[in-house]
Amino acid sequence: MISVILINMRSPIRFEITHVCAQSGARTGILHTPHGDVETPMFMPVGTQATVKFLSPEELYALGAGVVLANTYHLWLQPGEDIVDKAGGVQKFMNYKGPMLTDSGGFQVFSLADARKISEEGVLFKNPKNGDRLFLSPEKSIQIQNAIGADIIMSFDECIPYPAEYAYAKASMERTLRWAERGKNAHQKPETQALFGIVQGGDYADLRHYSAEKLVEIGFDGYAIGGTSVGEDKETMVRMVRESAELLPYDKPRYLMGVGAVNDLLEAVSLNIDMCDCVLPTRLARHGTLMTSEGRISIDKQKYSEDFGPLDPACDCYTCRNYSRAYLRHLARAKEGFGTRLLSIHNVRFLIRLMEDARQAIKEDRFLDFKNETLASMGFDQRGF
RNA sequence: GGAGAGGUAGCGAAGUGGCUAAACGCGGCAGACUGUAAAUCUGCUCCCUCUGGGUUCGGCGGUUCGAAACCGUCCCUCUCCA
Repeated sequence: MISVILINMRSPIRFEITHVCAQSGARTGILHTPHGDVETPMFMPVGTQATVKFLSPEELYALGAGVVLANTYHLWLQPGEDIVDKAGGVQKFMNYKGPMLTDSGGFQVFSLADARKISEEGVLFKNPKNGDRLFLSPEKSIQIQNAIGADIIMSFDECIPYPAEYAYAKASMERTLRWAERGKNAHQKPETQALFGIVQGGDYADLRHYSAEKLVEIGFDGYAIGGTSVGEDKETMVRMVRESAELLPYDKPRYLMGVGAVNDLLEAVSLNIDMCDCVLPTRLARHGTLMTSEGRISIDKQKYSEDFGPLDPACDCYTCRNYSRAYLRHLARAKEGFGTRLLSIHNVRFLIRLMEDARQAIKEDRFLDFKNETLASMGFDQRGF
């Protein structure tokens, strides 16, 4: 009987802290998952529709990608979670051999706010493409995620906008807690899929604290911080993250959802965040903006028309090693898909390498120096703004 | 030589008496983008001393209170016939 309980309680993932930076307190770790081990802190590219736009799995491996995201809401609508299940799970379906994580659909409660209605039971969405009415509950979200089969799945939450009234932020956060518990109770594969809870509470410290404490009481394999990067200023975001994180168990992985700007990532690492995901590198790439060691550049500018040097001389990616700014500018202006691919490769690699460098700096007990130097070289001020 | 169609801002193309400094698209310029309704979106794109002023719709000349729009004439382009 006891052994059964122990087996049932064993998490499919294991988080091992490998070093704590003497200078900053930031930490490195290894996240052991059913699809391999990944080092933290890490950046996770987003592949909403079971593909990181324009990148093949082989390219993702070459970039050093670890965990890749997919999305519950989008795969539920198309092609349907049953098809992903029949394919043998999302990894087999999209031929990605590394670990994966699915977001619960909670972000769509925010991003599709014009076409949805929230109730205690769940969220009624109106499919923006065809008007279909779709009801997503915490149980349904977990059921879909069980079918999709990622290594890490997320509680169904409400990502609220900023600013939000205290009363609304409180009511929403409390409902998200109830949803988290309902989702956990509905989880059918706790031995193979880790479940993370999500801290909410707007920018109110007491709500963030309460949310974190209650989630820990319910008990999850890891804890995420949601509701940031929704329009708030940098200082507020940093505060929200700190207040969310300070009451979380130190030995569990912490995932800051939706963060991918360089300064934000470095700030997150300072606050002992282990995982971050963001669409920013791939979206910026599609729009012709590149993250470089000297800040962002727009590759379509006239000034690059005869610039035959690499995009970022300091970068080790396939694009920077093989193609010139002039060629990338040409492809961008000609709207060639290959150009989008090359730019996506660079931006994703840039953030993955940023985190590799951050880990190295932590291991060498000089993360603070690394952070300040990196921010200065990219044109951010001392505080990272 | 004859018949017809047409010449509008960088390009394409609406407009055929006042609401037109002139729709719309492309191109160009600038900006945005953070758990992806996003290879997207927003603004600007004749000139200037710019919450106002000045010159525009092939050229010139008319009609009219008023013309890109109507009339005359010239130039140019395209199609068909000889």
